[in-house]
Amino acid sequence: MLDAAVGLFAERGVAATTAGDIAERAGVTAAMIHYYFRGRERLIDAVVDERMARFVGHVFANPVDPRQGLPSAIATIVSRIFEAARLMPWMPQIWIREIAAEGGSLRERALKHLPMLAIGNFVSMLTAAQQRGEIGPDIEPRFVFVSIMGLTMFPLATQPVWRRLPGTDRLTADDLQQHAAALLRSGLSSRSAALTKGNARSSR
Amino acid sequence: MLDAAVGLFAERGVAATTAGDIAERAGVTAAMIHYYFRGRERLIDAVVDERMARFVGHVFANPVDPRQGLPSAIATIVSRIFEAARLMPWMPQIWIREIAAEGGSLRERALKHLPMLAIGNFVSMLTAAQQRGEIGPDIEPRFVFVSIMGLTMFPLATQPVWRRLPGTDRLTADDLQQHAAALLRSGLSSRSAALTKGNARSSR
Amino acid sequence: MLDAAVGLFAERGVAATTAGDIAERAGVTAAMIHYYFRGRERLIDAVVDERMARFVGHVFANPVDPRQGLPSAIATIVSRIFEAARLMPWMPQIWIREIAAEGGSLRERALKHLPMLAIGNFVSMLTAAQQRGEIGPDIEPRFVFVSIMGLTMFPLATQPVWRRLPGTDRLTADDLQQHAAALLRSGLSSRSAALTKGNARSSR
Amino acid sequence: MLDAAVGLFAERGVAATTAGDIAERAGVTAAMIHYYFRGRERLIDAVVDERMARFVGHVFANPVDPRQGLPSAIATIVSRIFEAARLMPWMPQIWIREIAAEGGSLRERALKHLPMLAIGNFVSMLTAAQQRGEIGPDIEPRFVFVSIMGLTMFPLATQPVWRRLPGTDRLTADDLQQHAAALLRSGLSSRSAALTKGNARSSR
DNA sequence: TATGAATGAGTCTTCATTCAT
DNA sequence: CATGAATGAAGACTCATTCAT
Repeated sequence: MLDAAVGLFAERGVAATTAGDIAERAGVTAAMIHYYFRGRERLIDAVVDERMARFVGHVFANPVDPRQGLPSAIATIVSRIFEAARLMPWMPQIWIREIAAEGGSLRERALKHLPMLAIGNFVSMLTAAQQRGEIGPDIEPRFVFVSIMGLTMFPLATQPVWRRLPGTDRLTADDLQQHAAALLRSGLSSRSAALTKGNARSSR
Repeated sequence: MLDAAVGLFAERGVAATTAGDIAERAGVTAAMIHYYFRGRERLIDAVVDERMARFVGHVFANPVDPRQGLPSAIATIVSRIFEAARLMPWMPQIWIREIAAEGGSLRERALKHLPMLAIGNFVSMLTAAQQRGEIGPDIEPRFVFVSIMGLTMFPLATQPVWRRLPGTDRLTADDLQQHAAALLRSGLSSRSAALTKGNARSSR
Repeated sequence: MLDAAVGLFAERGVAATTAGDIAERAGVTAAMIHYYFRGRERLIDAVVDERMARFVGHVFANPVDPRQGLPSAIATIVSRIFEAARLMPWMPQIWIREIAAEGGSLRERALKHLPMLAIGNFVSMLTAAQQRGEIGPDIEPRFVFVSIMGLTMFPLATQPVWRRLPGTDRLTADDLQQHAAALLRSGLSSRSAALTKGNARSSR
Repeated sequence: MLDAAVGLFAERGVAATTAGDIAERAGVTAAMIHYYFRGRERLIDAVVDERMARFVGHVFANPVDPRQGLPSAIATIVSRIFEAARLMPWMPQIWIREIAAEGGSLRERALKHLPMLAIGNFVSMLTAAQQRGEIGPDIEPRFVFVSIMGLTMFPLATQPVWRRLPGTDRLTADDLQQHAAALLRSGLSSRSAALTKGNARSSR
């Protein structure tokens, strides 16, 4: 039943999924849903706690080792996100609609599972790296995590949209991962920044 | 009435907004909505055609001049997106939920307004630049447009979320724009790629 | 719609009356009930405030004149109750089930309309009369009001039950009123008490 | 299980008590209820037959001896009612709601246990006494039984209501019994009637 | 042009009841 | 004996939509 729910939430969104829909897909009656979960809300809680928390757990499994160097650390995070999305393909869809989007039904519930501490440490790590000159000066460390999400979860969630662009048929999630990793790697690097800054800044 | 609708759609989403909600905010009766628009669906059509199309129009106003060079072209696109979002602040929220997310109520309606041609040209421009060695080899040109969205519209739409992270109070949309532009500029550049590739790739 | 509700509440009780029942009797749809009253609870509130309060108002209309003497005062109260019950025949039934009975749905709502002050004055009047020797010594003034209810509202509410006893076909509400008034008149009087006390007390 | 049912019926009423409620209080599962009683209705039947019938049995135990004189006979009945209510405190609550009130769920079931014959004899006894001039002429013999109920069971059932009146904290069931007995004794007596009739009758 | 009144269809939820174990 | 699992039926409530005025 949780699988049925998670699938439907990914396809249509939480608000558009009735208890009857879930029941039908799970092969039971709507009353069954209430028998088990004592109400729609509690079912949603269960989905968050027993399914979505796993995704977060997978990404933040072992804290990234600070000694491994920034590029490697970021590549690790990216790689874990794609790995988790391979195992739980419904997550990006649910995440973008129900957590990222304003008023998403799961935001409050899901953000409890977000390890604020780990993210805080990551920002500190970035700030330190920037002070050592390893990160370009126009990069804002506090935006890096959002940028990572925007280059990984976001494109994963919007596959059905960009797949409509011509020539995207053969592109895979691996291609996307490689692209995102490359863009972040050199995008954060200070060396390229110095070299490319001149001609671009003017058009802003 | 369209403004009321657009505001509510941004706050709660299309599905969670009843005709009565819109009527109330607009200061009319629910019957009026039907009198004018002949049904909820047609009202939504009107919102897409008369409000959201403007956003697209603003971003793709004049086709980017191919002669201006890639970094400048991208900076122009980024800058236009932020400009449009300043004028139509409801757009990122609606976009992420109703267009980007799977099953979004406005996807089909809104994608009609998307200038596939302009995007196609942009991809061609990138491919050419890559062949000239101006763009890193691990960058996938067909993902660049999605990446731009992920670094602009996406963070704009998720402001309420990342604002919860500590130390983000003073960050503005301008800071975000600068960050996104910088990340894209050096991220796409081929020079940095060469220099940073070695140590990061391994961890994938 | 309030009339339909009041009728059904008298016949079956509040809990056993669905919004659909009321709607049907009123000749509308169940949705109509919610359109007007915004929920079942609010409908019940309306019944209490706009129908049942009238009954209380009728009985306690003008405070009983303390100078008129106790027998007359009680006769007045009894007479008003029967009068009100003639105008609002549904009241005794609703009262006994929804106010008098423990857990009745209307108790809290209805007791707000009960003029505690007037009842308090009535008790004082009785206490004074008892000290003057006008009322029998075994009478408890604080129980007199309850006794009046038990001899008026209660038999009115239970008509369908005692009507089953043989020979009660021809008995009318007027007969009941006369009986109740007589029983209270001589029941409270001190003279009879003195004369009848001896032989009865023993069996207790 | 019957005790659990009887308790809940007194507190909330039959209609408001689900099979699950009874099961929970009895410490068993809802399925057990059906296993033992073969349905909710049969459980209610059992409650009436095995619990409530005892109350009636207690009150009408030995038929009142016709030779003992009317005042004594009535005092006996009153006393038995209070005694039964002391042993089975849930009865008045259930009785007022489910038997006395129109549409009460137990009326039909419970009235079968009512000894119509004994009540008939009691009425005959009263009629004879009235013809002998022992009972006031305005008393209606067929209403006396109802009056007794209205002065005993009714106040017992409505304790929680009249307890709200100021100064009723210390009043006990014994006080109530004494009050009811006194009111009935002198209320039915013909002597007081003669003496008090004059001044009260006018106000009717 | 505008709206109050009204409703059919659909959703969540509860509950008595059944049944395999 | 006893129960967890499952369900059909029914009730409260919401909402898009219609229509007479």
